[in-house]
Amino acid sequence: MKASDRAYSALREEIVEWRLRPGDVLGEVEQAARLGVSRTPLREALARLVADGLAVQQRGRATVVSDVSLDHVDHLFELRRALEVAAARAAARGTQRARFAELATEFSGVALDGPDAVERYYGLAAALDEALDEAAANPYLLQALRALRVHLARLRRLAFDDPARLRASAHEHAVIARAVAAGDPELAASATHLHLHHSLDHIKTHSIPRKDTP
Amino acid sequence: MKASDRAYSALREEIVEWRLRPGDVLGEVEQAARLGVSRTPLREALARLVADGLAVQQRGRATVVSDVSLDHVDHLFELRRALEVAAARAAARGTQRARFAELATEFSGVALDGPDAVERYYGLAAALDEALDEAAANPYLLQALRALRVHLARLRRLAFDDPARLRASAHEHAVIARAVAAGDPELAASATHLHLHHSLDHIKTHSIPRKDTP
DNA sequence: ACACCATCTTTTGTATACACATTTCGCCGA
DNA sequence: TCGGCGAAATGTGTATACAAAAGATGGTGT
Repeated sequence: MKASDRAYSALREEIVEWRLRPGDVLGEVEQAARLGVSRTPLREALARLVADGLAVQQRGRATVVSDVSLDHVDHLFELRRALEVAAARAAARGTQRARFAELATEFSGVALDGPDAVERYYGLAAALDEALDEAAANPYLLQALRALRVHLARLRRLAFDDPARLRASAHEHAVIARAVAAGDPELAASATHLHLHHSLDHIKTHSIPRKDTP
Repeated sequence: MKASDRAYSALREEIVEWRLRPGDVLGEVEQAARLGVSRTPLREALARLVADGLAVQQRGRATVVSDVSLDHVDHLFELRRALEVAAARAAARGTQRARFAELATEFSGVALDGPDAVERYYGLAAALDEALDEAAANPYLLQALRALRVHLARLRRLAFDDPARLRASAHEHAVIARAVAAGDPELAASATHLHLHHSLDHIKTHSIPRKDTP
């Protein structure tokens, strides 16, 4: 693997996992030394992070990890609604019915009270996202969704998942999957809209209000 | 201005204006020499182009100008509908009513039969886009829109604008602006939806079918 | 004659050295 | 003591040199 790719992956993961926090400066020499690469591939990695919106380049100075907080959740979900509703609509027009019927069954049957319930849930949710991406078959939409998901992954750390919400969410996902399986675009769109509405509502009601950026 | 920025702007403009066509190879040494910069800033420019989707990196080999054609117009407009409808909705919830009333008047009154009618139209359309961006006030949505618009600008070369369509389009824009000015989100969304539907229909009906990539 | 392998060429990936801008710290003066 | 000015230091922007990998080419063996 290329050194620039390793640097990009490492930094990206650290930012998403909040090991690098908003406002942290990404000095070129410092990070290059820390990650064991030269400045040249590191600069390439930084440029990609800036393009992703995970970092911003301050005028003349260093690049810093971009700001993100619960204050951004409304804006993020506005975009998320637009993109995921469009994806659901497109997927429902597709021809992958069987796949979504299968996913609906999985979502209905999954047990969400074990020790690794959260991981199981997110695994299934990711599988549905992937299936929707594939069924929508729109590279431009996909690129926008990918860019969005990085920011959502960053926000996940600030949300609080209780078992009740996980169960409700799994049910909503099953409804979406069934609507897509039925080939009903508007039903799939509405189900996605509803899911995101509930998801946003839960985040804003149950999220951790403490300042996480000292 | 930085050398990497100059290289990026130059290449981007050449790609959008079809001086560099889909499939053209962007060799590092060749382009660096042509643009009068070193390979280092040029590589940064190429990375940004790849992030924009204007170029793709072939495995192990060179980076080439990305493919785009009328075959992509359905996918592009699917994303465009999602984003612009969301932007119109958000803008209508904003507080910039007066600005949009003004724009609506301009769209209604503009003369679209002079020699530079096309430029006047696109100037006004860009002004509306800008106003919508500002009123929507959503940086995440804005970033997605910017990424989309590059591809739309590339496609513009393949479309054919006749005066009749320009007049109809100006009228549709006026309707959108008035809906936003009235603070009616769903009306603004529907007006945008309708405009994009007509726009896509016109493109698919009147566009140049000849192969433009020899 | 065709296929396969070795080598040579071309192009990309990485490191380092140098130039320039910006910032910051210290000093002098008011 | 505070403000402004200057110089040193730190850090980014660019160029070039070197290394590695992928392709092309030509030769040889079957």
